[in-house]
Amino acid sequence: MSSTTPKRAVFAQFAQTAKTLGHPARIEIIELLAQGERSVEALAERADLSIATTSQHLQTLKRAGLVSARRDGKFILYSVAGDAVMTLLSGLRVVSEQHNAEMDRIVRGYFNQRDAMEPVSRTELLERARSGLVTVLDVRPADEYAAGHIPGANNIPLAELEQRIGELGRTREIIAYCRGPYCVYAFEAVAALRQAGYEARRLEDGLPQWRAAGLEIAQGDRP
Amino acid sequence: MSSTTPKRAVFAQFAQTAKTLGHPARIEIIELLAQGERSVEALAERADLSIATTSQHLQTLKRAGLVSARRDGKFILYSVAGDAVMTLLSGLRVVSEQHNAEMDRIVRGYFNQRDAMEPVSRTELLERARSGLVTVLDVRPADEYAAGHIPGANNIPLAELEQRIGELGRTREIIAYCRGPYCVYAFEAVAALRQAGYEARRLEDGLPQWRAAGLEIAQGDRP
DNA sequence: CATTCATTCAATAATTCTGTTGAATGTGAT
DNA sequence: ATCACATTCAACAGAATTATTGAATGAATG
Repeated sequence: MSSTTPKRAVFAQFAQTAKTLGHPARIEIIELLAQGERSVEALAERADLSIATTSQHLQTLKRAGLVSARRDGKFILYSVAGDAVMTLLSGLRVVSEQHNAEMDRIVRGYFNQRDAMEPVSRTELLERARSGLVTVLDVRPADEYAAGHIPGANNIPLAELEQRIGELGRTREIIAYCRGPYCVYAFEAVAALRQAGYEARRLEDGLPQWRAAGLEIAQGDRP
Repeated sequence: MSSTTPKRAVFAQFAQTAKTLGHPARIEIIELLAQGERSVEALAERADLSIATTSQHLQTLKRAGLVSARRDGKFILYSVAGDAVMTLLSGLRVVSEQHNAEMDRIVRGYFNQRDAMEPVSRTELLERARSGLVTVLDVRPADEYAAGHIPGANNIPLAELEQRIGELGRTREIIAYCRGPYCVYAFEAVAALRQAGYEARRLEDGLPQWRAAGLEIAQGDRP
């Protein structure tokens, strides 16, 4: 009764899936795809990778069934293969957070303002936004903002924040958000805003979680 | 505003955690540890690895914060670092199942009796066991059985099943269980029992899930 | 039908991972 | 102290992964 062959095969499959997530670039690609489908070129630019490298990572991800692809004219648009993939990524995040002392060191070491880390929950944001107490700031690139954003949110991509910081009023607290809990744009925006003397925190989640919670989404390039 | 350094660092951490799960032996080790703490030697034997190799995998797992260790006399006992790790593993399983066509091929190809795959849920097992309609069979090694099992379950380790198959009555359906949904002992037991003319299915989950659901656990080497 | 362009493939060198071997560490027992 | 033993460490060869380069597909456009 050789139990070893199929047992090993099953474990090998799990390991293969895990291995596929075992490269920073592939994690970043999935995080980007969580926003919506993207072409190879678009992904390469955003993740700062060469086209060929990006394509190869996408092949790897596709082989493991983590992303799917469809052709649209000249482009091949990739997207996340299903919610289970995001759940898996979230599991990775939780474990990395909980167990990896290194993680704390990195995150805290970079933004050494302790309370800049205190996130605002979705419900808190909703309450305070309704009461007009806060300014909601979407720091993602303009096209992602246009594709869907939190109603009422202003958009200043992180890259432009330094120049355009004057557009923001100083009276209300600013709550920045991005793609997800570990999309660092929000972290960096909060750091920059605080440095400039603003009161700022980040939203605990990002737009994908907002969408997943069934909350309203606005579209277009204006709040 | 060099956003790349800390962003990359965070992704690198996630990737590191994923990479740690990217080896079949380490997955198997975690699956074994899900049963309870084990010494290096015990793990090496069960996973059919050399002591040194096992130790190194354990170091890797510990470095990533997936397992923890404590000394007990001469032995060092390892255990899973927390529930989040099992959640992550479960996420891996779901994704591998859903997206990996390979997985189906392996599992179905090996046990080509289609309905042998139909699992019994925990609630169904409870109902039918209370009514005395089924025999519950724990096919894990005797020591794991002694450490904790479903109340009323008989224990015949898979290795002894062929010789001891006569101990089982033919009148009632047999429901076999093991460590978890992908612990293959249960699969193999069902296959063997059916081949011998028994009516048999497997429990959907294993003992860790039973325990996690807060259900009663019996101890000792008797039902 | 030829051209353009997004994507993929193939081949390479650099790096990283794995398993084995044998020695080293540290604990409990004699 | 010395011994036995569980575990870890160190060093090595073999295997796998990665980014880069340049060529090859394959669909759309004129």
